[in-house]
Amino acid sequence: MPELPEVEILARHLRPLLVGKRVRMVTVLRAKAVRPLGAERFRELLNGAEIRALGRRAKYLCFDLAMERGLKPRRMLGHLGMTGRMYLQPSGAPQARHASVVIGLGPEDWVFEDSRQFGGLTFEVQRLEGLGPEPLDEGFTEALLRSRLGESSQAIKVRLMDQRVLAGLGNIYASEALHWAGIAPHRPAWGLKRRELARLCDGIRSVLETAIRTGESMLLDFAGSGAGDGLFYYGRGPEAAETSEERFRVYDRAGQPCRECSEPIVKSVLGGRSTYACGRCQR
DNA sequence: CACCATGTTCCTTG
DNA sequence: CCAAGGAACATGGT
Repeated sequence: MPELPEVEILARHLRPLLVGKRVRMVTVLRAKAVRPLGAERFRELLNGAEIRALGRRAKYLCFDLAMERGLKPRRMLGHLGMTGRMYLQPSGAPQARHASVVIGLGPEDWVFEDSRQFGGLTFEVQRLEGLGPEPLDEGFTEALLRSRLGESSQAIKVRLMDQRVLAGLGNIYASEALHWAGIAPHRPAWGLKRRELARLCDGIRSVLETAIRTGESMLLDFAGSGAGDGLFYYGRGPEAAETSEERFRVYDRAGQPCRECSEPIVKSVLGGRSTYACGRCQR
């Protein structure tokens, strides 16, 4: 469940459940999830911590931890990779097959589950250092976007997905924002006019905000115990029946009609990733 | 069996 | 130095 909106929704969901709780037990089931520290060392650093705050930076969850006995506060980062999930369950409940780390909080367990194991928990806070600006911050303007893109000749979509350029966009929302803005994904970044950059800026904000609102409006099942269905929100109830075809403007809609002009959406590959666009609306 | 998948990092090639 | 492409990472869905 990984791009900025999904991580943001997860952070908002977990915040009231975790803040104020203390870590009583740490069980690492897959050492890979806590690299490079290793299970033993990771447990030492986390055990006894009280969760003071939970935030998000790019696609990272940021846990601010207060330690016992006058030890310095620590910050732990969580990244979901492609398939990471995080949720609470009653302690002693049956373990998910791909549970990577289980953190006992007393009456509940805080579970990090990740079938593909591309994600992880880390204390390497330097990972945040090179990240680009947050697109939902006040200061994210056409001028900032222009300066971040620089004189690069890379395809704009590839550039938007570079976390050092801009934080939080992934393969889905990069395609979505470009369609919103009417810009073809393969255009070299340096060739974009100011008008186009201003539209792109609005498009990025708009698709991210819409996705966050969608997540907020759904009843979510963060454990995803139900049928995983290619959505990044695991919903329950009547609202949850939407497919990606309805949720997205272009992503995963190859051959389907563009919502603006009915031209079929075209799939291509950029930077090794599937890319979706309307050849008529996006120039 | 084949191919695809929300992410990131590393390596090679041009 | 830069850009592009591929592979790797592990597993599951279609």
